[in-house]
Amino acid sequence: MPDFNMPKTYDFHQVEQRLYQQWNDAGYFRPRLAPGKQPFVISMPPPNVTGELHLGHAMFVAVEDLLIRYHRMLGDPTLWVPGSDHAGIATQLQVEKDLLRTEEQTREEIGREAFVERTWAWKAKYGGMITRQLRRLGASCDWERERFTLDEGLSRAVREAFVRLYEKGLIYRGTYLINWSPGLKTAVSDLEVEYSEEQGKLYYFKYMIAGSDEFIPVATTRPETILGDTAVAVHPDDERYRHLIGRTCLVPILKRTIPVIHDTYVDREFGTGALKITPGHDPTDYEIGQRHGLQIINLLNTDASLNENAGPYVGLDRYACRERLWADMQRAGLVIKTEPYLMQVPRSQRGGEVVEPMVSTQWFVRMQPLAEPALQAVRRGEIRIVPERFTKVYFNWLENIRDWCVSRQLWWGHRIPAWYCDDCEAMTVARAEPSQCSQCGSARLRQDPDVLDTWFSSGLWPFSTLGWPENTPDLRTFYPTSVMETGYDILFFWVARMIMLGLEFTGKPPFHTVYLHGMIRDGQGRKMSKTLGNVIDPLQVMDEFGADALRLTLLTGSTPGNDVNLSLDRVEGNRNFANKLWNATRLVVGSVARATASPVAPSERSLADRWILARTQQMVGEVNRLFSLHQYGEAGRQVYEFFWGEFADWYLELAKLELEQGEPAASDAAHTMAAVLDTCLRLLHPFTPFVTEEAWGRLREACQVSQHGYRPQGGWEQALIVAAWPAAVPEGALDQPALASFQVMQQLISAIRNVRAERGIDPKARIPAWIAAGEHATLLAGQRQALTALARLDPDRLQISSGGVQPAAGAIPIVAANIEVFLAAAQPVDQAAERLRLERELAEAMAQVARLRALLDSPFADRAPARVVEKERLSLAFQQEAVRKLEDQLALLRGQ
RNA sequence: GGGCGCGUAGCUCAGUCGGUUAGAGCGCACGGUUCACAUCCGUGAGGUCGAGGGUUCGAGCCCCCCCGCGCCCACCA
Repeated sequence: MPDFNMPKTYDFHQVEQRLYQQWNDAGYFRPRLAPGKQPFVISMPPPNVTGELHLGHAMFVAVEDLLIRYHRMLGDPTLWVPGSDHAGIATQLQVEKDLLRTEEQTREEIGREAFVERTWAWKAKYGGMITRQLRRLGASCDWERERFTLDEGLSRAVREAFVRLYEKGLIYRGTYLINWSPGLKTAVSDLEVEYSEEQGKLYYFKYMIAGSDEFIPVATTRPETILGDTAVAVHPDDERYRHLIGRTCLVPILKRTIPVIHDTYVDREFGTGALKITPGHDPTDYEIGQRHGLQIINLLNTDASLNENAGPYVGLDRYACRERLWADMQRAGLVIKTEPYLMQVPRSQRGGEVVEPMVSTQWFVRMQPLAEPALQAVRRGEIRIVPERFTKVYFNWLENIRDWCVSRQLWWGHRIPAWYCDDCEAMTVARAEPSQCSQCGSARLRQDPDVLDTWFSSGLWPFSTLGWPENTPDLRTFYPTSVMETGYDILFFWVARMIMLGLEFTGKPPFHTVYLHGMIRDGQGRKMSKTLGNVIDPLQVMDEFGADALRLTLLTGSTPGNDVNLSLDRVEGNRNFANKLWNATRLVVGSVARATASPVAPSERSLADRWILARTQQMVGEVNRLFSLHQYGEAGRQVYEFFWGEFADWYLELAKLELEQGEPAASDAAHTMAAVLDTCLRLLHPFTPFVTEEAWGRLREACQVSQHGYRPQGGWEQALIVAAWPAAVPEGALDQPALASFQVMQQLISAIRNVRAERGIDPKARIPAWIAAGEHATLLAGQRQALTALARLDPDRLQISSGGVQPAAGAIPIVAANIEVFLAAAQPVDQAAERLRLERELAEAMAQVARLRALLDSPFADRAPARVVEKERLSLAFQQEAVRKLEDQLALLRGQ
């Protein structure tokens, strides 16, 4: 048979890259505007510009590309905007590391300007890597609209947003307690702090009352902060300490005097019931300090060493200071005890080191005014979150939101557009660099050295990438976008902020649906980490199994919002599926090429043809329904199982018989095969774009070359990526008789195969059979060929009758689909074993009859919907018939 | 301290609107080599759906409680 240049094994290596190029060159990734059609738009979550592809990227590409390809096939003007994020901290860290390694210099040594230059160079070198890798996955995004958060347009958007917020009073600069990352030497936001439960100690010591031998016992987890204490607080009603309120006590070692105050915040039950107050280095102490007008002492330098306020401990690292101070206090007789204590240690999400609360002058975004509309948008249903349970999480966060510290003491990022006058110290906030001070007109201006949190620019992404603040055609056409698809881990970091900023600046929700996928774990459900060594590299997976296999695995192995344990076995299985698609296409293509007649109408075709066409329609309806419910994984599984389990395993086997028969049967079969394959390839394209496009191209070619080839409704499109998505047909239009008849065939054939395998009958042997088919006699008589081929029966010794049959002595009796079958075995069969089998089946059937009778006799018959009851009635009739048939056969067997 | 998710075959996971005999892939067992595919085909074994209670004619699915695992949020030193 000619192979039409289709190798026996699908070779994704020589297909994927070529097809991607073709799609891109043909301009399919650009939106095709269609008047009156609502555009479908996704803003890609921008990967870190210097990042490397990991499975999280693979996941979002799989899901987003699925949505994009689906909508493109629906004919919607479809746009997927790609881009990358400058990722301030991450990128700066990488470049710093590189600098240290190659030139043994720190960023401070080469200076800000040179460092930023170097980072741009780094971006130029490595920035393309991640986007190349996204292409390998098949991401069909519009690269002509690719954006980078630091490029000219987006920087302009950032400045515009900043100035507008500032002018509205929603951005302010002030000195407050923030989270300081000593390793990174920058402030970080609350979200960038993670708390890990760690074993620490609770230190108990004495706060001596000035001029007295009395003391207040106090407990702390961080003794070094004692040096910054500005009060000791007790509960106003606490009998133990009430008489001390208003007195002063002495800070250990430093001997500063501080007041004993009272505050109801203090928990009398915890520790000693007395609380040391360090407003400079603890969030609650800060608040208490504010209430009582306490002095704030900052103890730390930017690297978390102790500063001049620490007296004798100046210059020591925070932990060295902790030990030294405690030892000194011990010597001074101030120590009571220490005990083990499990505590929540704040650590930097990025660097991992312990974050110190510290008072510092920073920029903040006032969140409450922004949060309110963002809450409303979701409450009113203008934005829907999938899965819905995250709505609650979203509400909870926004309802308790605190101001967002947006300034970072980094060099890589959007410089804060604020300038300070050297002469009058006034601050000028402006969209472009001002030439003179807004207050005194001096030209001696210095720009604020800080940059903005990366998430500030990401928060503008859906509209900044489309041209905002300018009212560009893209912004008018494609904003608001449609779906925001991303991992649930950045719901607060990114999604919530996009909603807030989108509403603030455009007055519209930036998207109508938020679709959240889960995190990817290893085959055992563990987080992937370099130290565990269980990181699965998507590039390696694609090398081994192909991009389609990886995508299909991610899509069908997960449900929205739930984590996925990626197992390579599944990827391998899906690689095999791609190969199955390929080989089925080879068969179909060959068949189409040899067709020489025009096919008859579908309703005139063979039972198998009618059946598979009806099943295809059924499945198309199901897939469309599932898509509308966002159940993409289930939809993919349905097509998978249909294609392999029904189309390939049943239909194609039968179609081969029709092909052998010659015309016109062969052409009919070729036509049906092509139609079903075409539909499946369309449905699967969003899941496995490469193999489907390649196979579809072959199918299309074969059909077009043939005079009698199949032709889809509306004709062949240029490429599968832009082919029409199959529409559902109404349930009532289905060929129900074909579905029912074929089911009988399947049951019968399976039963015969089962007995043959169990009895060890030679799989190749064509054996005689006698079939008492009752009402199905006509059906089976018409399906002799199918029956004999799939059940391996001897066509010359197959007797089918509606009444009784006379099998040869020793034939094996079978009942399936209420049809009695007798198989002639080559060797004498074990009569006792057959009897046991029949008796077992009879017992089962009788049990079913009893169960169904009881059921139909119960309130069920009155209360359940008629449709459900009817189903059970039919089932009962069927089982009763089965009992009769089995009894007959047993009688026959015993009589022999 | 609050909130959420998960627990289904040996493993990894599906299970839609609650419908009465719970599915897939891998693995396992038995058998199969021309004619699309050994990345294949046929057959089979394997399940008290974490435990208990409730609602219902009917529960893997809804409600309550408990156990185990995981995650998120939160200012008890």
